[in-house]
Amino acid sequence: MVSESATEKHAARVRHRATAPEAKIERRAAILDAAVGLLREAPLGVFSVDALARRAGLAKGTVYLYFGTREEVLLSVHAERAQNLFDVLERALAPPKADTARIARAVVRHLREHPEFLPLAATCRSMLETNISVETAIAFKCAVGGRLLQLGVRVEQLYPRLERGQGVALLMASYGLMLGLWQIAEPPKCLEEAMLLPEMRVFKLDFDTQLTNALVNLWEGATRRAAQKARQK
Amino acid sequence: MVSESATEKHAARVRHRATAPEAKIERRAAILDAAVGLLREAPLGVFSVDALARRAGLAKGTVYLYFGTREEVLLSVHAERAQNLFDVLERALAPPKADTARIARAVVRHLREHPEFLPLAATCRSMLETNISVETAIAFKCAVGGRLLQLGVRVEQLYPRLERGQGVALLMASYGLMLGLWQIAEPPKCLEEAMLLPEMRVFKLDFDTQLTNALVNLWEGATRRAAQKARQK
DNA sequence: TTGACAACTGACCGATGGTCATTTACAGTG
DNA sequence: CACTGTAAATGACCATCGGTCAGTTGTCAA
Repeated sequence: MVSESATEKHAARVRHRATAPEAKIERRAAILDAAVGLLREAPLGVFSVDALARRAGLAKGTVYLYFGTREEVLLSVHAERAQNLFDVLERALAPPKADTARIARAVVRHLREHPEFLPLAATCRSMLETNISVETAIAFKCAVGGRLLQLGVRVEQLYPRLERGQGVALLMASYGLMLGLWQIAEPPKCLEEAMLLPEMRVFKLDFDTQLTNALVNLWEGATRRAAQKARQK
Repeated sequence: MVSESATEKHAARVRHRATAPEAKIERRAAILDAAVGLLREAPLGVFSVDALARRAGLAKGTVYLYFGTREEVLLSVHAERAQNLFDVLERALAPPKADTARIARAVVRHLREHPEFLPLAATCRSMLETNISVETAIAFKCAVGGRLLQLGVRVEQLYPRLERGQGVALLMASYGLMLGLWQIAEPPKCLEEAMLLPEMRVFKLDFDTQLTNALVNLWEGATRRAAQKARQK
């Protein structure tokens, strides 16, 4: 039901057409898989629809039977990964004990296992305003927003000193922190050897520990300030 | 020594050539000005070199006499704005009293006055790895890095409980927070009316107060944890 | 076996980043 | 002021890439 025997860099032409609905779903998934593969071995800037199609063993036009635009492919990958991350967060927020460092570590581990996520997340906003139908963009934002709300409640249960609404705010700030810190701290591939220069030593830091620390600081500060305000009342 | 009388949307053709070195510097600055103008009225995705050239009253080819690539223009604008932001931060860090909320407000005010900065900052990393010479990229990173180091020391002076190196770390995390939070919290123009939908209410928050809060939380958490660690020793 | 449907294809189009042979403003010289 | 060499400025041109669509062909039901 699927192509086979990749020749060197990309899969051979597909032999079978996706006629049944489930086969179409599979094909769509195969394109997304190819996209992930491509994203992992080259920067987003060189992600071309033609390369994607060839890697999936299809012609360029076929990709457009399953996705509206190049950006919709990327947004789909991103949406899936974002949901994965929320799953991880949900599990980490489950135990009755509030251990911020443990939560942060779970997130960091997940990011490491899915290196394609952060580059996509970083360009998500500009993707949403370029070449994505407004409906698709809204659907994406709603999905993320719903999940955030739900997790925000969990956070407030786990950290009872927080006021109503601060859970979501904290999650959004954390997401932002993760996104932004990566952009500064993780050097692009082309600059890797330049990182040996003495002037670049400021940026020679471990993203993982840096993020873990910052997250713990942020959450610590938030609960602390909430407690203070509660005491004043 | 300069063009004049813009016709409707863009400046008229230049009449005088930039022969003297200072005139060349002026012309380069004029191109950057045009770039800022363009960035303020349309999203980055539609920023074309041709539009930039026309707005500056030049032909496309002329832009390439002053900049190597489209991305170098954008990086130049970004670098200038980043230095501006560091200037603001330096002034805010000057007074002897450590008032985190005041510092955060100064940053937020600056961001509001220079709306072109955050979109550029958000795509900075992908610009550095696409279409920018490695030398230019290194020069940019070194400039930012040097300034960060210097300001990090200031932070540590102002918050004496911080350990050596934590000042820079805090600044980088703050920069990341600002960048990342904006990407989630500030909806693209094309989604503005969609923000009225009830499902989108999670994202209906004021970026300014959100960022101010998160920054204060982060800094509060960092100093608090540093103090704790010092006490344990 | 065959005919109709639709999945798939790839040549083609328009837009855009970037190049370079040509044009021409202008400073310097007499 | 006339003339000329230099180099700033130009815009036609090229290559690349996202996206389209008329035509091809695998698939399946009759």
